[in-house]
Amino acid sequence: MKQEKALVWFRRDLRDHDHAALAAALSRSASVYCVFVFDTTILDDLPSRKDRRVHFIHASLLELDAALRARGGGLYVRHGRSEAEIPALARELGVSAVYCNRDYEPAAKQRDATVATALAGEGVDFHALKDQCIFDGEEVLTQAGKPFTVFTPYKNAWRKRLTSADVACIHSEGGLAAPQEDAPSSLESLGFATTDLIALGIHPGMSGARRLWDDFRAGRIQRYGSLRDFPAIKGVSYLSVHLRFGTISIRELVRHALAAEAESWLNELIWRDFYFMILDHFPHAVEYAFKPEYNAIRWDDWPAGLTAWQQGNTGYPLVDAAMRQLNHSGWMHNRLRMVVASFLCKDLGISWRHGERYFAEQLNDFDLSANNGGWQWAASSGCDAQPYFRIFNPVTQSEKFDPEGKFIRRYVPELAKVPDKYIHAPWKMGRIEQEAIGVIIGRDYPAPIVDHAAAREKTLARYAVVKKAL
DNA sequence: TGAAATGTTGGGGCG
DNA sequence: ACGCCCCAACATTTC
Repeated sequence: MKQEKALVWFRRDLRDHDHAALAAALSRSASVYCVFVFDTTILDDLPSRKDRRVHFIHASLLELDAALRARGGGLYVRHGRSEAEIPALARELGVSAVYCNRDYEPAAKQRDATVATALAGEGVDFHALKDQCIFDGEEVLTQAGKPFTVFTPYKNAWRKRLTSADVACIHSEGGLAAPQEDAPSSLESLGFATTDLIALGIHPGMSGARRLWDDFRAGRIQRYGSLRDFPAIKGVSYLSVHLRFGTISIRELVRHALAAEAESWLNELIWRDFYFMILDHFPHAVEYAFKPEYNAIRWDDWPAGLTAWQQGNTGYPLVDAAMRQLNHSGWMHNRLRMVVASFLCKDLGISWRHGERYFAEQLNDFDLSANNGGWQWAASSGCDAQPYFRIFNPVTQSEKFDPEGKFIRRYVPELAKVPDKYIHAPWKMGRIEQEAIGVIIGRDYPAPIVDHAAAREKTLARYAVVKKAL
């Protein structure tokens, strides 16, 4: 039975352990090849080939290749369109099956269907396995057999369905076949300096994931619930980019979250499953409001406002600090993602789609499902979104979650000397005080580009069209 | 996984 | 001593 050759196609699962596709291929095939494709249809969409994420992927691939070589195998790396490269390599190697882990994004589903059809034409089987989530779209449904659209009942059903088998490590061993070509080129040969990664605080690959995970698991996981909302504090796991590229297994994280009884952190992992499931069932959300009545909203076309938001020059310190953190590191604290998203939609009156696109360009951990879900949540147009009349006050959020202004001063150094009393709203300083500390609002730091109270009224009026449609 | 407006209560200052 | 007003402090409602 185990005589045939198989090919494992790695995509967003850059690890060699607890890997559904690799385990399935190894259990059914005598020899298993491995491949990763730098998809030119994705690469051509990026602002730059020196994109932080390409960098992360490359470094992670080197580590994956080394791990596979230690097991007698190795990684083929191809550049091109997956629809052409995968069938071509399958033919070249003479495999009888291709294995991969299932992806739920509309474009990825389309791509995989095309590959499967091409392979079928040559008598090659295509297997897509569940790996990147605990439960996929068809596994957690309402009594009526329909997908959930509200998180809490979804979470309850998810928890009820969960057994230890769902989070067990998927072991695999043996049978890897060495590629007939050289190892992937090093980072240096692509013009990347490895130190860039460290400077950004991003450690790629399975080892980078392991470092973060060990640190989080050793004690911070217990305090996540109480510290997670404070961006100045090391309160979260920082594992999002590793979950995005699969350099760590979701099963391992959920297993330990359960063991540690880390309820609020487990909830965040369930939110991830929830948004995968939503996008799988409701792909229209990629282009339109999840709730159709919200398509009636007329957003402002305000390029200067968008630019100020993107560059962190809105005059609202917490918003600006958050955007500068994103621009500088490719990561933003989750509380701040909500704050800046609310600010763009409900203070500047700019469409959530502009914010979604900017996050897609900047976030190392960018994932279509979670990003779209988060933005539609903030804009109130999503499934289980916040109500349209819920509008964050950027000053109040700042006082609550960065009470001493520590985070603000870290990313907006021109405000370093502003006293605590004014750090959340520096425009309230009198002229004398501004001169005394040498920080003139409008010269050294922008004056607020909108007045929150006025913007709030405008937003309530803007959203009135939704109320009428109901 | 809000915030602002409005309503209620009760202590204290004061005539 | 008493009523009146002010206004925190808290609760409720509204968006």
